[in-house]
Amino acid sequence: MSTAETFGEKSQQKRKIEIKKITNPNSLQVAFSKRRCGLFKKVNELGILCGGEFVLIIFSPSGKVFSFGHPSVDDVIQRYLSEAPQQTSNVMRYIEAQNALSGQLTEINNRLEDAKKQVEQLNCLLKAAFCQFGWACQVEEMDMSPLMKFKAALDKLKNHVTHYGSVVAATNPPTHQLFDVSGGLANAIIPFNDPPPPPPQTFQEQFFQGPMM
Amino acid sequence: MSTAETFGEKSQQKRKIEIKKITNPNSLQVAFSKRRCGLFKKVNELGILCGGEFVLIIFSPSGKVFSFGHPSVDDVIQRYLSEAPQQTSNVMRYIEAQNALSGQLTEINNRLEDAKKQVEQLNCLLKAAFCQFGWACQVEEMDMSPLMKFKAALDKLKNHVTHYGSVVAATNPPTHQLFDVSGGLANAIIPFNDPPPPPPQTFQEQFFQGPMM
DNA sequence: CATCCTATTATTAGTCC
DNA sequence: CGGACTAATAATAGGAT
Repeated sequence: MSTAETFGEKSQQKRKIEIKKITNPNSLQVAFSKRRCGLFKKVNELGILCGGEFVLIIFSPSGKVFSFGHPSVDDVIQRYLSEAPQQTSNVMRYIEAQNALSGQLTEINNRLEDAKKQVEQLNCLLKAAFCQFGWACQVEEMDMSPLMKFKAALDKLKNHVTHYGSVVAATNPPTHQLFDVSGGLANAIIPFNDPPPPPPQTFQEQFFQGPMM
Repeated sequence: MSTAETFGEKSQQKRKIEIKKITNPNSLQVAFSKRRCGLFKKVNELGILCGGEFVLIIFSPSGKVFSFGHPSVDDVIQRYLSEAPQQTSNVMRYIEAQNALSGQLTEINNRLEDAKKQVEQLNCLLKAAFCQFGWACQVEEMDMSPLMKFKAALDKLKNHVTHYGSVVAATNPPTHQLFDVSGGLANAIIPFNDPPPPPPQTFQEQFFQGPMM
């Protein structure tokens, strides 16, 4: 009786609704809230009753996110992604792209180690050259860069060598080289793909601009 | 009437069930199947009625996966992962770790470039040293490695220098060096964090085991 | 937004096929 | 596993707070 009084006869025809987009914003919000709660309740019941893993993620029309999963949202997502390798999903492609970086990193690290070893060997050679021939020449400016120091030392030594250059030249013709120093050494030691561009004719000018012997 | 005949009076007391793990395997399977269908139906209705994005993933007790999402399972997963940066989820930590690799790759690539430049400079120095002094000594084996070739050349040259070593020594005492060649050059040119371990006392033995002048 | 209330509809436990 | 059937139960539309 109270029911009849409360509702009257005007809008009690049917309470069944069509499954189509709700246009009224207020009704939509109410329906979303109610159905969302019911959905989470039911998925939770399913998890308790049957013990399977599950995850439910819902974005509200306004952009808010509601998520629920057992044992956890991320655990189930990870399991889903790991067990769906056949589909080239965006997520999998993204993760695979990142994995490719790991391989690149390993490879390039190895190349860095190689390069460091080459630098070390070359430095040892330079040290050997210095110490073998006592190129402890007097260089005026002590705050020069190592390269400039080396150039100055070579310039100094050049003057000394000039004194007995004829003796060396008599034994070893300077214009003749049994092995290719300019190109062979660098290319053999350095395994890089892009060949460095050192013009064999210009490097002497670059480092030794002074008068040559 | 037909109802009473069909069911009798034995098991129709209550059809309400407790929400707890179903032990009977058959009942569990039936319940899982029914409730799973109802769940997918309801989540689909919610999507149609309210237009939000959603994803539902369920693993059956036997391990089979059922998933449904709009616009797609992966789209919603990606949106969820991208909009959940605050929680240190396993997935996010995994992806972030992969992203860190990208930065490492860039940095280590720069260091590789640096190392390549250093190698190039050092090779130029060696070339300069060779050409400046005409170290085109006669080396017997032509298929030696560049390093061994260099060592052999130095050995050869050492013999020549022995002839006029006193002249050089008179001008420049071999035991005195105005600038530090062994350490200064290498450290100044090579900006690596981990200093290479070249024992300054042993490199001569390594490259020049023969009798010294 | 969530909740309460109530009539109505939808879901589903139990059972069998 | 899935469907059919049925009765009991749960969910919810609509309105109001």
